[in-house]
Amino acid sequence: MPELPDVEVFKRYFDATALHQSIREVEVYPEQILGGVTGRELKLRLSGQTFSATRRHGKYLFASLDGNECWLVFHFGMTGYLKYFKKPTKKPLFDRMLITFENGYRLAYVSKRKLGRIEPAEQPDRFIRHKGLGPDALSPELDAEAFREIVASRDAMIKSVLTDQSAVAGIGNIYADEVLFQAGIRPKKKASRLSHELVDRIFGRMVEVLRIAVDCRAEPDRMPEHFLTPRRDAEGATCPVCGETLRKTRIADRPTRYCPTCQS
DNA sequence: ACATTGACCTGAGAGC
DNA sequence: TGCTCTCAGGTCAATG
Repeated sequence: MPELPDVEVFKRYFDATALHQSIREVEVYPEQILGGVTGRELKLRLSGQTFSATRRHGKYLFASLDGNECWLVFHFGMTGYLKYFKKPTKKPLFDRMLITFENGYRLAYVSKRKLGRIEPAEQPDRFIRHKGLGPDALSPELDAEAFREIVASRDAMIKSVLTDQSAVAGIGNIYADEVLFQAGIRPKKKASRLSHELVDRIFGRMVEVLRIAVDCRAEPDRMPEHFLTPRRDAEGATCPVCGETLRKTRIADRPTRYCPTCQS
């Protein structure tokens, strides 16, 4: 699930729930979802503290800890999300970390497949550099020109470039397909062979698709009629624009959907 | 530099 | 019902 729009929604959820609340208790199970700390250490670092601010870069969510020169970094893997609740009956399945606040509410980090990680970091910028992440796909510093340079320097298939976090951070399998569908370009097209004009079009659609997805709370059912995402998984799915049956293929071993007539 | 593959993980859903 | 197989929105490392 979690690509840039999903993580942006998680950030807003976190801001609306967990921010500025005193932390009473932290439980982690199993500890393999942690990076660079033990559950005991994390508990010591968080207890009595409050989260004071959040940041997002690509698919990563950062939460700063007040009074402690430290941030907590959340990555959600393929199946991660956050859930804030009070009643024990509302506790989600597959919660891996549970933070209990003084007000009695809890924030669960849920991850069915345990492919995500939670780890401490000194500074988001250093973490981003260390991970080798490219600019966030929605950051103002990524303009059309910067995007053009990134794409022109890549010899790979355009879909692979879009999903490469070191090129642009935040796009995963679903939104790469959506962006290329909206831009009318085949996912296997070589990035470096795209014209200036087409690269600009991809950039414009990328920003548009991601903004719309955030506005839709990253829920496919809320997305516009002309989006591919809500129908990509249906058997025999058709193009929302021309009605042609969508093609299925695999790129970098990820399921890929495109319309053979709208995407040339 | 790039594509490919397997590993990391485990549940859901399909097929038998 | 229960077993087995395949698939899934992510990342990383090794290989060709």
